[in-house]
Amino acid sequence: MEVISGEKIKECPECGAESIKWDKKKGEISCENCGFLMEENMIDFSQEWREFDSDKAEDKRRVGSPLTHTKYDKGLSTKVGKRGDFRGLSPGKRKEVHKMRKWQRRISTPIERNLKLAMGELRRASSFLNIPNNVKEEAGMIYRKAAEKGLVRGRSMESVVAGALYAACRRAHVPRTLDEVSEAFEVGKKEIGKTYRFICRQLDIRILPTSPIEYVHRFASELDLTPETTSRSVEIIKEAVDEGITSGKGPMGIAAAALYISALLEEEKKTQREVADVAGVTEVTIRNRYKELLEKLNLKEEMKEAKKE
DNA sequence: AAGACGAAAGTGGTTGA
DNA sequence: TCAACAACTTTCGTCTT
Repeated sequence: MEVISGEKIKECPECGAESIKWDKKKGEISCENCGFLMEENMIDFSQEWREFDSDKAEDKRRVGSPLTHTKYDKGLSTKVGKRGDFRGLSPGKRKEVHKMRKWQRRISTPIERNLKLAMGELRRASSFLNIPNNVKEEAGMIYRKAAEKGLVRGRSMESVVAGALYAACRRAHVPRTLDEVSEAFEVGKKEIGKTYRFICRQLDIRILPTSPIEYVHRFASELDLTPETTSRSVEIIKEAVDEGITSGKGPMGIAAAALYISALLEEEKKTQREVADVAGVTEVTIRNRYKELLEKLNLKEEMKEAKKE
C-alpha cells in the first residue's frame, strides 16, 4: 500500500509515543502506534502539483485559487459583470458587454447545467461523509469523465455521483461503506454498487480489494475503543492475512470480528450488535469470522482467560 | 431479559461453460 | 445466457449469563 506520510511528528496524547503523523492522503492526523485519531476532515495544505523536473515546473506554476473539479467549470469561470460595471464605458463598449453576457448565458448547455448540479450534490455529500478534499476532487473528475462518455444516460445523476465518490474513496484508501454512501445520497446501495462497477469498467478504473485495516480506525473511533484495543485488532488482522483466511471474505466483516475480539481481550466489551451496527454487517457475519479467527490464530486460551477476569 | 449462538432459507454478484 | 457457487443477510429458536 502506498502511504504518503507527513513530516510533523508529535507526541500522542493517548499512548505517549512520538508517533503522531499527518496522513495527507487520508486527511487525518493519527497516531501510527495506537491509531488515535486527532482530527478528521482537515484541509490539505500540500501543493496541488509536483515538480518532476525544472523544465516542466514553469508550465505548472500558476496563480489563483486551486483548480477544482468540484465546481462545474473547474473554478475557472470569469463572470461578465452586471450593471454597476457599465459606468464609464463608452456606448460601443457597453454594447460589447451586452453581447458577452448573452453569450455567457448560451454557454449553459444542458451538460454544463448537469455538471453544476452534480458537483453541488458531491460537495453536499462529501461534507456529510467527512470526505477529504483530494478525494472529493477525484470523485469530481470521475463524474466528469463519466458524463463526457455519456454514462449518465439512463441512470439517475445521484447514483452516478455516488458511484464516483465511492470509487474515489476506495482508490484513495479512505473507504466508506456502501451503507454510508447510500445514506448520504438517499440512493439504494444496490444501485450504487451497480453504477460503481459500471463506471469502473467503462472508465477503466482499477480498484484493488480493500484491506480490513482500512476500516479499523474509523470503526474503532465510532465505538470509543481505546488505542490499545484498536492496535490489537490491527495485529489480529495482520495475522489473519498471513494465515490466508481473509481472501474472498468481506473486509468489513473481518474488521468487525477483529474489533469484537480485541474489545473482549482488552476488557472493554462491546456487544456483537454494537460492533455490527457501526461496521454495517450482521451479528451472524461477525460470529462466523470470529469463529475462524479464534480457530486459526490460537486465541482460544486467551479468550478464556479474559473471561475469567 | 439481554446477549450469544447456530441452522435454514433467501439475496445479489461472480464465474465458467 | 444459464447454472453453480461463495459470501452475506434475515429470521427464528435455543442456550448462557
